[in-house]
Amino acid sequence: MANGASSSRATIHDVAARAGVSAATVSKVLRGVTSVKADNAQRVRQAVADLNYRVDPLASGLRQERRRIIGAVVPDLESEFFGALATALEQAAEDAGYNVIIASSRESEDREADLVARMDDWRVAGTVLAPVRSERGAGAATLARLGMTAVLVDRVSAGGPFDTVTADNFEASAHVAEQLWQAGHRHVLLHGATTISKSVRTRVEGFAERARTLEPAMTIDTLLSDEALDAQRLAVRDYLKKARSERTATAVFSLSQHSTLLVLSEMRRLGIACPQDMALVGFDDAEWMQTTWPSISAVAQPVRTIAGKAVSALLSRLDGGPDLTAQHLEPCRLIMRESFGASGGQDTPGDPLEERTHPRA
Amino acid sequence: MANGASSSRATIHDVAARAGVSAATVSKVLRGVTSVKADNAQRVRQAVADLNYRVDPLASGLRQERRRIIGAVVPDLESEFFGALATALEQAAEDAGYNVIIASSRESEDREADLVARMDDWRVAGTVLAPVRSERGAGAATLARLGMTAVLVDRVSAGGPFDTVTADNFEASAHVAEQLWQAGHRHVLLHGATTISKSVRTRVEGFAERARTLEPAMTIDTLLSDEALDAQRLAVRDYLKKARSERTATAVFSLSQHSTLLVLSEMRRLGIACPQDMALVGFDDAEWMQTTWPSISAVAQPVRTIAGKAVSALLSRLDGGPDLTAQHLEPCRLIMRESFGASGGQDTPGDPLEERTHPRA
DNA sequence: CACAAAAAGTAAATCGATTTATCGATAGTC
DNA sequence: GACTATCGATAAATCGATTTACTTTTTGTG
Repeated sequence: MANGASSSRATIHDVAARAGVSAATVSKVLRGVTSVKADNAQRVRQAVADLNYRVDPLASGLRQERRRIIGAVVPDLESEFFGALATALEQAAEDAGYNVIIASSRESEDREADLVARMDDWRVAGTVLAPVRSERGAGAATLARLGMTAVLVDRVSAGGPFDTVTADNFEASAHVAEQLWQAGHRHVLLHGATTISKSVRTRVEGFAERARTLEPAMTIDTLLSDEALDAQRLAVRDYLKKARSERTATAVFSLSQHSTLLVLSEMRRLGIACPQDMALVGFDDAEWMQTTWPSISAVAQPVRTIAGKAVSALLSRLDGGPDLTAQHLEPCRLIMRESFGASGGQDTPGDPLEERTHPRA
Repeated sequence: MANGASSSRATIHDVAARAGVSAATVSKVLRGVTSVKADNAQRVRQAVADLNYRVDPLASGLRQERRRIIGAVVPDLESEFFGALATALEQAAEDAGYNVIIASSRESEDREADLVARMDDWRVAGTVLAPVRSERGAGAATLARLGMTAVLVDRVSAGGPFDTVTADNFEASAHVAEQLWQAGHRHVLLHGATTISKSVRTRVEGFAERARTLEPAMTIDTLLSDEALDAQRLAVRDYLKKARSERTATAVFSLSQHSTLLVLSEMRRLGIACPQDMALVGFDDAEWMQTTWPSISAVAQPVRTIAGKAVSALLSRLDGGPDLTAQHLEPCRLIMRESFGASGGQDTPGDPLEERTHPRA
């Protein structure tokens, strides 16, 4: 009980000594190799328990060919989407017996490339990269240059040398176009708070392409910019003002959560009634969107599925799976809420908000 | 240029050979030890550049007394607050030359204890723990049992064996009480969506204690529960209905972001006008709260400051700083918005987003 | 110039595991 | 009983750095 060396941690040799075997045997038992006699294995397990021994992952990894670590690089950790993605990745990887190192590139491509290189320093078995820009960004280039095993998620499209997993931005946006059209909208603003993200660009394309097939035609304005927030606010405000006075656009499709937030607050500031004067649909759902007035219609991405497929793609690649890159497109779900107008709003049951006059009208 | 061993990474010996010195000298140069002749140091740096050499953190850490790793354990990564906290911790630690391992306990105390033990396996230099419950939870117990160096943040109060850094929940809540009283509210509901969090309990106390000093007196109802969401919704709904018909409570102080979300949506469902029928103040600010109708008044916590102090407390402790534990209480800021009623709302109209930390160049 | 002291450099030990090469014991075959 | 597989166990090499202990070189002083 009172073991002398209580100050520092037990090593594999301490366990070996206590069990009366060699360190190599202990290692075998710990990793489940069968060629150990039953009673020896038992004594080893007992010693492990007695000494409260746990493997040092650094020492273990140093010698091992493939370290049981998976690196995850995401553009930020403050948004619901990537937070959930990181959580789901962690869970999936741990279920497979891997440790996860999470890092945030903070929307910087330089930092992204740096982090990828750092993952390589750790000699991770594989990396899941959610790039700032796309499959052609700095992080992906570094992955390729260093010959790393990786899966790209979220802001990517098919075609690169890596497996990819992403929501089907194109189809989801096309669906939004259709729905808006059916609700009678013939002039729509597409707003994005960044031009750099591949996802945003794909969303524009998906919407535009489907719109082109509709008859009577739909007019699309796009407002994409990488300017500072204040400048973007002004641009949106100007657009909305003009749209109201000239009776042009009747709906906005905001292409990211940030964009939704921005458009919504500008609509409020101008006293534009939603959805009466202007409908709103956002890409990327968030919990709070149920509680705003009006509640916001949004495209929900299957985060857990994306994370799960990313990890399993990575693992099968690590297990020497087929060498052809696979591209996964996961379907999204359009959640209809009040901001959609028309048939929207069935998501908020029994709610008597109609009697309310609109704020700051 | 065409070095034979281009397939696998360069080691410190490769660098040494190329620079014509020993590995020990290379190590010295890399870690900035001065006792190296200028031209030798130069040749080493050249070789490092030529071979694209980068230190293997595993090998490096194995031998070092204190590994340059800091562990961070947070209750979840999906909320804005902890996402921002994790980001800020990462940044602060990296500035000090430490790697960070982030892990989410997913609001489970068992997992928290497990993660703490895993951090110890990694022999991290120190750990920042944002506990699920409090400074007396399973994670803190494990930290103590393993004799780890750690700082506790967020859901803690003073008194344990660890340094702590937390928002001044007590004072901030007391301030809310005062403000509500001054706005004429004499009957307030305190709602919390969990009872386990130390922060929530402190917020109740702070509010209640200050309320006791006010004249004429304020009536406080508290609705705290760990039940499932649906049950909580029902409870809130019942309370609000009754409050409306019996004209009792005129304001709600929601004690966490989840709670704010829940109360807000129930108020909407019942068609309760906010702030006319019922004012609302929430603890913990979020970006979306500016865009709701009404926009939500909330207590904003100084996340970056908390993270910064946590890391520097940890580092000074690692550098053998004073052995008496320090308790940091960081002041919060009450952001007045429309939901407060009375003098509230001056925050919203012509007001650009607050100094939020979104790296968008 | 000789000698001590300081500076610079290196071989080898070390960290804690895994993996390899080898050895001894047991079992199986004729 | 002799010889060969097979099985189980282990000593030693290994991973890639840091650190120690020691040697060599340089510098400073009278």
